Amino acid sequence: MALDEQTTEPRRKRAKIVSACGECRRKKTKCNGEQPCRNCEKSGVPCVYPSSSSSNDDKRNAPSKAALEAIEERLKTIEDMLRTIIKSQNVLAVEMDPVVNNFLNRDSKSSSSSVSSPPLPPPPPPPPSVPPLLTTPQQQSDTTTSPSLQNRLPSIRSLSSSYPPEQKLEHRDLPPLGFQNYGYPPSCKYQSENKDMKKRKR
Amino acid sequence: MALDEQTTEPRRKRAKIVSACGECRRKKTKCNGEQPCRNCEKSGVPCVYPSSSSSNDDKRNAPSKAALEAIEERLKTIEDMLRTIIKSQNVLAVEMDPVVNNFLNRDSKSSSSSVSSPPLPPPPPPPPSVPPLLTTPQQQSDTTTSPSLQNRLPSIRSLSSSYPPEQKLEHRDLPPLGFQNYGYPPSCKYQSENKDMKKRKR
DNA sequence: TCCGGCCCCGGC
DNA sequence: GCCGGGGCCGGA
Repeated sequence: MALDEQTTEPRRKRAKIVSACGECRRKKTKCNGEQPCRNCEKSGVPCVYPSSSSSNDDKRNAPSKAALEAIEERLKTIEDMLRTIIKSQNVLAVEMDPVVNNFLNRDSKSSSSSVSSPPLPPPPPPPPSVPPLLTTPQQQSDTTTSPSLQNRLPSIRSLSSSYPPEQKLEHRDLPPLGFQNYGYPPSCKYQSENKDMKKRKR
Repeated sequence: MALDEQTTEPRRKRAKIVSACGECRRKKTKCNGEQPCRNCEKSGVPCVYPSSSSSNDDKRNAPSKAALEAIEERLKTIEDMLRTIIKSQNVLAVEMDPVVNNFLNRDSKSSSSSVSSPPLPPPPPPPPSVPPLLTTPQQQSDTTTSPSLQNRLPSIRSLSSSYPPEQKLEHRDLPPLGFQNYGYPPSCKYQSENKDMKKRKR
């Protein structure tokens, strides 16, 4: 059943509520738009509406497509670089993780990251069997490891979160990659709580 | 100035349609919910409603979780590669940035990321630095851009869109050892900060 | 038409 | 209260 909408004449649009108050936005609760809005009133909080002062266009949350694509782009570039480096160095397969090994034989520039997913997603991708552009001299025992994640990155709606990403460190600060060794005893791990992934269908 | 809704009683809400038809969803237009809905009728298209059956979860936009996970997966692979490279080069620990060092002694396959924001926002908003390339997940929050009063979610807004992509390097032979210079484009700025820990440059 | 965003439902 | 995620406004 369709539901009603405008009770008034077509001239009257949506009446555009200026906006939900700060609290309601944060809590994503319905804001009735009055001064002390219903929620704030009950909660006994200030109830301040945005737009008045301060709050340089907040836009609070909006990474989306562009951001994701940018990230993906960077990832691909980095992956290419790494691939190149490793191969040019003839790192023995023995020394690397099968995951990495697998990575080397993978094509990097062939992901269609359409940010909007079509009604029907593609089937699971088979293991990569791309012709390596320059194989390593030795092919060690290769164990079936990574299921080869596809590159399809779904759009990102709110990529808001703390994330332990790679961060700062200018290229000039990269270790000289000389020829020595170092051993750092403790393994400093980090970690963040991962909340349960709940999936819901509306 | 709320919506033009409930002028009389709070009984009548905005009255959302049960579900917008496929076309309206795609175009994000208002769907009146009838069989050939208004839009489809005018456009002369089928107007099919997303039946509860069939139509694998639409999600049309983005399960950011999936996106993040995919990214994280790839980042981990990259980290593995980096670890492999650096170790095979036997770089002297002394010469390295502690961050990198830390990076090497970490277990690559055991990081968890939280898609939800942390309970407490970081304080210092330092200026943007240089293009990142190789760093270790620092566990702490770092993606901070706008202080914003009520905004607690950082989001990847910082790299929202405009920004020069890292140059695309093709499979070219690189110097056998060490990548002292990767010819990064002069620009590329964004990225966040670091709590300014012991960042050392040799 | 597209789509960034906004309001806000409703499960947890 | 939180927050995933849906409907859909309104500007381009």
